[in-house]
Amino acid sequence: MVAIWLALWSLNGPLEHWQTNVKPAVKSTWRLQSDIVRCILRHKELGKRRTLRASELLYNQGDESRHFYFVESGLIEVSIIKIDGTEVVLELMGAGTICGEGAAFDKLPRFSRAAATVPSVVIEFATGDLMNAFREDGEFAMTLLEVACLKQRILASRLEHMTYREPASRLMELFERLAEVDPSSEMTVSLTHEQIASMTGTSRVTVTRTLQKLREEGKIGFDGGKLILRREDD
Amino acid sequence: MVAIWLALWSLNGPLEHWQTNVKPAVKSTWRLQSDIVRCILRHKELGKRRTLRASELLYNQGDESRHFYFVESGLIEVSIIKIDGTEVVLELMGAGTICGEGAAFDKLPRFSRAAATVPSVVIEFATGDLMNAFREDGEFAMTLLEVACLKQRILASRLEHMTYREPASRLMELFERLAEVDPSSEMTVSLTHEQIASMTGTSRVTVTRTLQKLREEGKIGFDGGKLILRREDD
DNA sequence: ATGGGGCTGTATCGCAGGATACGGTGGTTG
DNA sequence: CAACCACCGTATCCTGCGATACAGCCCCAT
Repeated sequence: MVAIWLALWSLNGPLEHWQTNVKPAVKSTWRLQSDIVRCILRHKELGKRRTLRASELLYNQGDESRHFYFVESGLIEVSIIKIDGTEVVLELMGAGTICGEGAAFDKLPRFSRAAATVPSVVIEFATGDLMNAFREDGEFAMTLLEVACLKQRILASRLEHMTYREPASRLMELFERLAEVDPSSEMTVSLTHEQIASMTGTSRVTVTRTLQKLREEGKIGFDGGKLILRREDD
Repeated sequence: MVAIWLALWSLNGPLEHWQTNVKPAVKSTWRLQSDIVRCILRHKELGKRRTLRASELLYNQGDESRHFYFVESGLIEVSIIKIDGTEVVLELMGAGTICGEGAAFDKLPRFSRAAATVPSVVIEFATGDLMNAFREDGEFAMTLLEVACLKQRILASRLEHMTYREPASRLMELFERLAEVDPSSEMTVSLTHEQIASMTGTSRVTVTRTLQKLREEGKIGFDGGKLILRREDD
């Protein structure tokens, strides 16, 4: 049994009082292990600190850039704008995560955009400055590889679950992934049905419908605004 | 206008004679730039060569392993077996590509399986042996990062297109990606409708139907067994 | 020569999810 | 306090995909 705080705006009833308190908290869909963070911070003097206002763009899809970012505080939404104008939310990167390394290292235009959703502080690294650091600290290269490969894993897993047509499977994948971000502590995630729809490739209406159905089937439960996953391996 | 050789078993007619000749050729959905390949081959004495029989398993989903592989010749199918038993084909990795680095570097169990579809030769590297090489040759670390990030890009792109519900968009994404593997030369890709279905998350019947429709709409064409993409940017 | 297996082509049926619309509720802004 | 906005809940309609079944074709093994 895993509990994740899903601050949905209103779940079959009026807003609970605490929800308005929770909203401004930082809610990320990602976290890195502390040893990875420590290894990266060992080299923070290679980068330079940047502060972002709410809704400020960090980088845009199509840009050419060799920069990547360590998020020190705040929340960065990474997404892809499709040709038809709709948005696919890839991740909400919170403090202690890395973003933008994909296009920085493969030297091709950005395949996603990143924008701060709340005032944020990031450390900007340039790939060209890393070669010396790699020579002195091979661990650093290993750590960056580890991060890149972790993202591969998440993307592959999401891809796998996208081949299921039933929205229920897609939503459960999202919730289980959120629960894995930090299974020990209770973290809060604030998503609208619209955002869930955009992350799972369904429609807003279907998210509402599916959440109802999942609750009726007992696969998820709501306690106040807290979403509870019921898993086989209890 | 881009042409890719898609050796479909039979396209509205009897098998063309040349198709039976083409079949044994190596048909991969991936290729790396030659400078990347050269950089990796500089360190090939770190790895050891392994030969695989047809349908031999290289690694299995769930395994714990710090090994990754450079494909010297042959063809490796990388796929995920879903809980319901169905298979999602991620890639067909041909000569000059890398596979298995995802789980090798992030130190978690394999999220995919890899099996040779034809007799193949791979070079097996262990991540633990790389630290020294990274110190001597920072470029090596950069190149591995580039490969890992390229895969991120492909996976993100596939994820993006999976959010489209129409099978037509999903198929076109696959074809365009295949065409990009090597736009200059004409490469052959041999896929059954079943495999296409498994790569795009639709059913076999729908693939057949959609191919018909795309041809009627003029978005693709067939010349013998060669599939021709008609793009806007002609 | 013959039968079996793998693949494509096609038809039918049922149903789930997208599109759309509208109402309700709470928060926000001035 | 009032008007507006963002979000959730729900109903209706309809398209289009999945499941299933079957036929035809080619290749290959025996």
